[in-house]
Amino acid sequence: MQVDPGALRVVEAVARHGTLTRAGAAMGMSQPAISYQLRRIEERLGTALFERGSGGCRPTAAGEVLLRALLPALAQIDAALAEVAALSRATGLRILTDFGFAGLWLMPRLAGFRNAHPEIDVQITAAQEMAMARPGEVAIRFARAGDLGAEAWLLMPERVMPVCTPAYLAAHGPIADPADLARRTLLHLDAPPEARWFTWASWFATQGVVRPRRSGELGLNTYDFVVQAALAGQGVALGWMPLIAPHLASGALVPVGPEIIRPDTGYWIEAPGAVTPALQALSDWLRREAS
Amino acid sequence: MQVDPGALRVVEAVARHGTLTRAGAAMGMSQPAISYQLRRIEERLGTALFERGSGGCRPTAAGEVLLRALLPALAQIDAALAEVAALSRATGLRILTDFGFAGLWLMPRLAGFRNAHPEIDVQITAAQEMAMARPGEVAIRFARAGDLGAEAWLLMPERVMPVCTPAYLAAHGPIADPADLARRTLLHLDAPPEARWFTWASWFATQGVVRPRRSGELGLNTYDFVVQAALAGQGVALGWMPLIAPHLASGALVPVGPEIIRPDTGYWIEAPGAVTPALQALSDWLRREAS
DNA sequence: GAAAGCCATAAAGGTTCTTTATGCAGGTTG
DNA sequence: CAACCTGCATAAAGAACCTTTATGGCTTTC
Repeated sequence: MQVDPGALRVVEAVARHGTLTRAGAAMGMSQPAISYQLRRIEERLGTALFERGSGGCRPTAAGEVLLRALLPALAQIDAALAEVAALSRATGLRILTDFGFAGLWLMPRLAGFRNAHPEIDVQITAAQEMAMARPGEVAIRFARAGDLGAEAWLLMPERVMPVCTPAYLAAHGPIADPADLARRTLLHLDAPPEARWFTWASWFATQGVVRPRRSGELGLNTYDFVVQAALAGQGVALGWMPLIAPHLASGALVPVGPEIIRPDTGYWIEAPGAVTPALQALSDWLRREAS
Repeated sequence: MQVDPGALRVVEAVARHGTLTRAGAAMGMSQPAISYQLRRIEERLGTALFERGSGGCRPTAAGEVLLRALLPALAQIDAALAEVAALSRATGLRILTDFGFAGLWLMPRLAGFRNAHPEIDVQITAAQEMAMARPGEVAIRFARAGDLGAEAWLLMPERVMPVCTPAYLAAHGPIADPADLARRTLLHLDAPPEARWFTWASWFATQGVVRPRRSGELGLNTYDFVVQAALAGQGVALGWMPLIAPHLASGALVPVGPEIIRPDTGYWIEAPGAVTPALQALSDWLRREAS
């Protein structure tokens, strides 16, 4: 049967500290736990590694043989683990997000983060469907509370309003109310069934209006394509804040209906693994930029 | 949080075999178990060690750093474990037993074992109360079935009969029956309450006779002292077979009552840990000597 | 003789780790 | 282009491991 080198840390600690009690204290374990682990190792090896008594423990001949190899080997492993951990801290982050968020919100702002943190390498991986993030990665995904792990946190809640260009209004007349809006040409963001964001249908439902998608209306599967179509005056789009905030600020797009806010749905952040300084810095920056 | 060097065997196996599936096969584990272990290590380190895909796994930069230290360190540990295991096989045995068994049965025979197995170092540790045997040790203790672990086995059942010297009989007359025996001077083996062997009281109980210990009767806490007192003609002793077999054979002691046999009580052998060649040889020899 | 320190073991409960089942992705073959 | 194969990922269930507290015994020291 294999001996687990992990449990051999117990052997090293007992040799170093001289008693099971002190070895346990050093390892954050109780004395019986150390005794149990040591007995298990000795059973697997078929020989005793320590002689025990009231004065503590002394290695047997077999114990000496093992310790001679174990001490340098564990030191080497620990040095490598420390180097990997340091590498992980210094190594940049990969941000996984959707195209819309990447193009409309993140990329325009990233220069600010990179200026503030030149030592952190950032990679952005935009995809239509994101894999689960792994250590060293941050996923920024549109989700609803409960969809993600307990450690995910909400970056920005969903705030959405219908928008179009002033030129569209000049050409087609102003939009008086949601019923009037329902008669206009809408631009659709195509999405897989599990997508959590508003659709036109669900947005109108909040206004008490039933408005299914008409044939011939433009559908696009990437949000910044939807925004480009709206900027080209091809119809009315749903505008997500703060993604379209710059276009509202410049007057290129204007709101033509009320803003709906859902506090439990929106862009959530998920970052498994240890909180590294790089991750902490990015998280702090994202919170400031989102508020 | 510490990374368990035991789990790092998974890292080494994945690097060596190139896929989680093959690493699992090599380690006798399923592929999801390997996947789970690897993910746990990566979470603790805060970085990915492998890039995975349908073509298998390739170490990341961090993975390379770790593997560079890990491979020699694990090789060193495994070599030491092999050496310890070899040592354990070659190393002798320590036999723990009581004084009576050691002096009357084991020591007189041990020359035979040592002649047959000169390469096995044997130590005998006789004590009144034995500690639990640990790996590399054999306990030969007087017990009843159920007192010990499931792997203990019965070396010799308890066989006991009253004995005295012929000179004692010449001086005090022959002993006709148990009732007559109850009137004679008895030699007692003092024992702690948990001792499993017969006492005079329990021996007489099997004969339907109530015979408590009289004041002034000799009590000794070591069995070969009891035998010595019997040989000196100081009274009648309980004789345990085969401990007193030589004295019966020589005529120095003669039976003066029936032999009682208890098949589930007697000298049991207990040897925790792996069965080494030395242990196997001793067990075989003990079985032969006892039959 | 009492107290302190040490080790050993049992019992209880929590955590880890294994399995099977299953799904998805990518590559290969027909 | 479809089917199949290989590989990885995850969930759920159950087994195994490992921790704790409680406790007892032994040795040493004061």
